[in-house]
Amino acid sequence: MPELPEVETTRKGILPFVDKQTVAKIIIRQPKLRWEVPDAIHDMEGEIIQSVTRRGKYILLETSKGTALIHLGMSGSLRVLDVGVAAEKHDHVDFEFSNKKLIRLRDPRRFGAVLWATKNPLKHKLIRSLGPEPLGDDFNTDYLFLASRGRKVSIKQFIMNGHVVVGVGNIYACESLFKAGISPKALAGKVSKKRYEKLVEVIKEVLARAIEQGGTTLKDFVQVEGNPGYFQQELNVYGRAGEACLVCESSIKQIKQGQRSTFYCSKCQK
DNA sequence: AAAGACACCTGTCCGC
DNA sequence: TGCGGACAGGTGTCTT
Repeated sequence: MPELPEVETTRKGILPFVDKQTVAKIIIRQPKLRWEVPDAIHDMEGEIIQSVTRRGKYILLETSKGTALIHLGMSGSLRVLDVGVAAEKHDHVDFEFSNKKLIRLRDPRRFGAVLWATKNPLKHKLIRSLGPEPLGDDFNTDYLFLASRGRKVSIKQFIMNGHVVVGVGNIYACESLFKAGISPKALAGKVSKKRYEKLVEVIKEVLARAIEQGGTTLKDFVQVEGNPGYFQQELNVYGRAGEACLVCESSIKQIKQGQRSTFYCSKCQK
């Protein structure tokens, strides 16, 4: 579900309701997410949220006692609601605030996570080895080209690897490769520097545009106040197997790479 | 270090 | 209508 644009949309959505607010209470209905929600998360209660940031697909809620790390997995979402609104199925964790708002994590598949870091969260095991932010300056042609040398995986799997660059999931990997005119099957180690230059450019464009559009709603992604994203209207290949390429009209193909579906145009992408 | 398979879990959709 | 199987926006872990 959420890739970087959806997570960033979520972060921006909760920000005005929780930043500088005091955590009143944390309710854990289902602790068994991808990892068990640690009891120590209750140390947040009574603390003020000092910042609401994002690293990769993790949302970080910082307090003076520690930082909550929230990951939405494949099916997770955060909603802003008023304290007292009844929880429904799959509503696993609530963060209640003294302003009577709450942030509710819903995650049917439970691949998401709520963790607690008492030290520098950027040094947390799951975060410290992540690749650069795709919209930052250290994600650039030189970096990506150098990182790709000697790599035998496909370019698509390469850019989806969070240790190479964070935030590029299945949708935006497919869309970026289409816009760059690169076959998803090309081997990462064989792609020219010139083509990496184009790829870096389009990844930044595609992600920035998707954030502007509030993310992609395929089925159940919603922004924190329940509205869908709109980027799905701009998808060129993802989910369009058998349909006509919007550029050349040949049929969009679907294959499996690393057990994930890949959509591409074999005429536009070489 | 790198690559590939597998794991986690629930809901939905499609074909019979 | 029911049932089995495939599939879904992610990513850590284990094995080669």
